Amino acid sequence: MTKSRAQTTQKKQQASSTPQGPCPMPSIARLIGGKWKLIILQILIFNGTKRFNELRRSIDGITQTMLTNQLRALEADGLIARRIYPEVPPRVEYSATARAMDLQDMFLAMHKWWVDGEKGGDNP
Amino acid sequence: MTKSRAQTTQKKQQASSTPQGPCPMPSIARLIGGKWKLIILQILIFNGTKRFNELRRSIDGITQTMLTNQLRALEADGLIARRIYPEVPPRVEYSATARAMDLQDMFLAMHKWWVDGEKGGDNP
DNA sequence: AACAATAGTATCAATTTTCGTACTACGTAC
DNA sequence: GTACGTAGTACGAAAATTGATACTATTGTT
Repeated sequence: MTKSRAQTTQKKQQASSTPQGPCPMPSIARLIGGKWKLIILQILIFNGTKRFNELRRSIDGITQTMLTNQLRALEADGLIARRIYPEVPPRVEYSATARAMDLQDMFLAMHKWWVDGEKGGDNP
Repeated sequence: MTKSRAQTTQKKQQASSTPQGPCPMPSIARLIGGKWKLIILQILIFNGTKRFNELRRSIDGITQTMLTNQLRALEADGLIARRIYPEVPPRVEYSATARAMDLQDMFLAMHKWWVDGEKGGDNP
């Protein structure tokens, strides 16, 4: 099924509640879950704006279909901005939005956790 | 397919490399990806040890099949400890391991990010 | 005897995610 | 004329994830 651009991928939230309101983990799982979203976001957040094939070459194993799908979903969720230059051949640039840039702490925490695990030999 | 207990779910890592070594994002995606793992881990990390049906009742929409599957996978990855008491009816307790407890910063960063998004009206 | 709780297992089905491959139009290089 | 790069589209297939449902043995309660 082809979704129109900018249509949210998120369904009505059914997360259990906490005193601070609905628990965000199911929503966050939908936003950054899947095989490729974390690495795409990490690249755009920490390495800046990239074009389609730069991303494709940076990510081992991803297909162009999947890259397109994931970029569209991330754009729909407001985490990526897509900028088209009216040129030939086509030039399209992808950037992390401000909202995505605010995920830096999460990525740093993940990375630190992994590195600590490497040192302790605890990583799966 | 039924996996034996404690057998890792992780396939050979194919992540692209960084100057600091292989990029951990694909591995982290496999560890905490999927629909239910984040919320299971969050509950066990922040609310302490739970039994099976306590978890089941805490999480809206999860089926017993999925809860069992996800607990097994998390245990296999060393993020959850499962303790069986030889009682009738059965008493099984699930806890976050030390390794999982080290994910608190990641969860706090995620939660803060979401709460900031709620305030700014930016959440999908 | 019936019901409930416990923590699942087993099996099949449904849904979602990911992949594979052929194709597109244009400009440039050879 | 052919090949390449660009950033995809289209469509069907495969794989993975998630769900639905019936069932299990034991104890305790009514």
